[in-house]
Amino acid sequence: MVSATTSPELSFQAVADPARRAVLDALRAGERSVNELLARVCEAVKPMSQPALSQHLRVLREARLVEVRKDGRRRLYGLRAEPLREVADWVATYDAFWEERLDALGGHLGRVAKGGDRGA
Amino acid sequence: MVSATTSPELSFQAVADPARRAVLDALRAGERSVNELLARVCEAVKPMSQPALSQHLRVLREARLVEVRKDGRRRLYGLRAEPLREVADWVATYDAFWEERLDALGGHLGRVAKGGDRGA
DNA sequence: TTGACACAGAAGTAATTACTTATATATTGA
DNA sequence: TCAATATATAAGTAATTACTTCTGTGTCAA
Repeated sequence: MVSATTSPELSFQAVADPARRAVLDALRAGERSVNELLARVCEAVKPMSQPALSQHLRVLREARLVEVRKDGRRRLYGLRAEPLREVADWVATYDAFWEERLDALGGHLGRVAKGGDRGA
Repeated sequence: MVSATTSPELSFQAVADPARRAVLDALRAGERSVNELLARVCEAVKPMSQPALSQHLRVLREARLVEVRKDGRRRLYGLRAEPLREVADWVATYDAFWEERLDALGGHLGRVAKGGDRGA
């Protein structure tokens, strides 16, 4: 089969942008047209033009994180999360490091105990 | 205490670069000096100058993904993986979508059967 | 002291990215 | 057919990023 060897680079690069993450987040609920996605991104991330979104969608397409099908004069985008597995696999190798470390570093170890770092 | 609210943006941005991921990967084995990291990155990713690496290290520092301590005339970098949890948490929300094969693009894709439609 | 080492930072540049406006293409509906 | 809608693509620009070389600072070793 085709499989098109999605390089992990493309995935990491694709999800580095908040607008593109917002698109993926929106698609978790199901297919969406470009206009729907535009409204969502403009509200949730920042205002941008339709072509700007179209270019983000192209990046997502090239990373094989979305797929399109035509529906009348609209294009419905759907989520294809599989390439995210590479990202997930990579971060998963750090699971073991989430809790400790940094006592050895002498600095500020006041926060780790309970996870009070989450801010935002 | 400020606690510096590590924005998820910084984490996603930091791990988007293969050289910076290589640094983190190297640090999983323990602290490393800048020269050691430089050798590793040059071999594993691509050749670059020492200041180039220092700038990557600054990005990682600002994302709170590494910490430094002085050891003689060297600086030892150590891993601080906690901010990666935000990345991990985000990708984890896609676990349920990894299996879904939407090769039936002409038919019914998306429409995740379990989540239904959650609108905006 | 001096000199080599180990690094960070500055300044400049090249490459890349994220937008913009304008336009082209397909589709629907009158 | 024509106009409106929905979207992609083109072309240009601004903003950001990733490098480079050069320099400054602290540390060790003699």
